[in-house]
Amino acid sequence: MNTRARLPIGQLLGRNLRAFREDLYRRQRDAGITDIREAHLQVFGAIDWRGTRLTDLAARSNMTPPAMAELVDQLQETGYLERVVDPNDGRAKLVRPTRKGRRALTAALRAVEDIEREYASAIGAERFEGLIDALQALHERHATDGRAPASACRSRRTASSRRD
Amino acid sequence: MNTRARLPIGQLLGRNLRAFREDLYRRQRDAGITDIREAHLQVFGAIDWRGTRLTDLAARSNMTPPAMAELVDQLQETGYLERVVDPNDGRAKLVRPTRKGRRALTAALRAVEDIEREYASAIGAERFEGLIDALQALHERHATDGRAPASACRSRRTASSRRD
DNA sequence: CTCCGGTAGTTAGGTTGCCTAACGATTAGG
DNA sequence: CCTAATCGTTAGGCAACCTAACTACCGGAG
Repeated sequence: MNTRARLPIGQLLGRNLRAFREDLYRRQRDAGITDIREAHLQVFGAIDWRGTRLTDLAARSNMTPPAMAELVDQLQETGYLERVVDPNDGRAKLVRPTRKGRRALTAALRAVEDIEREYASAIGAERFEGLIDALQALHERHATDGRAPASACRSRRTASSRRD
Repeated sequence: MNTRARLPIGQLLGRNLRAFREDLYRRQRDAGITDIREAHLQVFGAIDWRGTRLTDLAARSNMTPPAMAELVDQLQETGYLERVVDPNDGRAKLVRPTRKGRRALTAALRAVEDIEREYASAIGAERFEGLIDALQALHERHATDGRAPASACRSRRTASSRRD
């Protein structure tokens, strides 16, 4: 029914991203986590189990420190995160999930896995594998591309260490 | 250099979408079109050469009529679009690109094609083909999926007629 | 030790990109 | 011709970011 003349890549990325985000958010709600908004999920996607500095969270999520601080503030008020001073650096604070936060975190990770599995079974594991692979290759091309950084206006961020 | 432990699909979609949008926007600026913002590009992506109704524009771009109206207002003020009464329906107006708008439109379409070609040559035509294919399949699954509409909260929109 | 440039985080204030609710104008159907 | 639905607009609001400017702390050079 739906051979609707190939959509351009921008539309495809956009629609699939929106669908993914809504799906993930819905799963969190179904899991009883109702006091967060969609934007908070990206904090969960960037934070390490044992704590992460605010600037790192911001860099990993492609946003500015103040923007990330606001999200963290809210998650702190609702009891998902806490801030502790970094023992190695008095300026820095480690943003760390609380017990409640760790529960939400594992729920989120599991939900993402579920979704990916669902996608794989929907379009075939092989095709899904290729999709991830191509997206990753494209992304790395952007990151390492010397020609035209594409995000010259957004240069600052170059995520340093991934989560462990 | 960059074997950084596979990113989850949400990150991949998000980063690639951002990169694409920035790239497209940059190309428009390079082509001398400097009086529009990124959000306006999606109007160009939804409009038909000979005019489209506001509600259709909104539906195709997944937004509400007032939101789309604002974008159209701005593009009208800057001379890219005009509103004419729909001859077939006195309530409706056709949003139609002006001469200036048609120039911008073709520039945008060309830019998208360029970007897609660049992507294809970056990761290989075959892989790129598979990427588009998988994204489209995934998207259609969401659209036609009876199980869990994923966007129940955003139901209204069901793009009727695609552009010609 | 002390000064000093750089980095971590926060505060204050602004902009963009949407949304909902309510309304007037127009059309279509019984 | 009256009513219900639809097209567009107005008014008002809010989330999710941003930039600029500040304080607090680090780490190295003199």
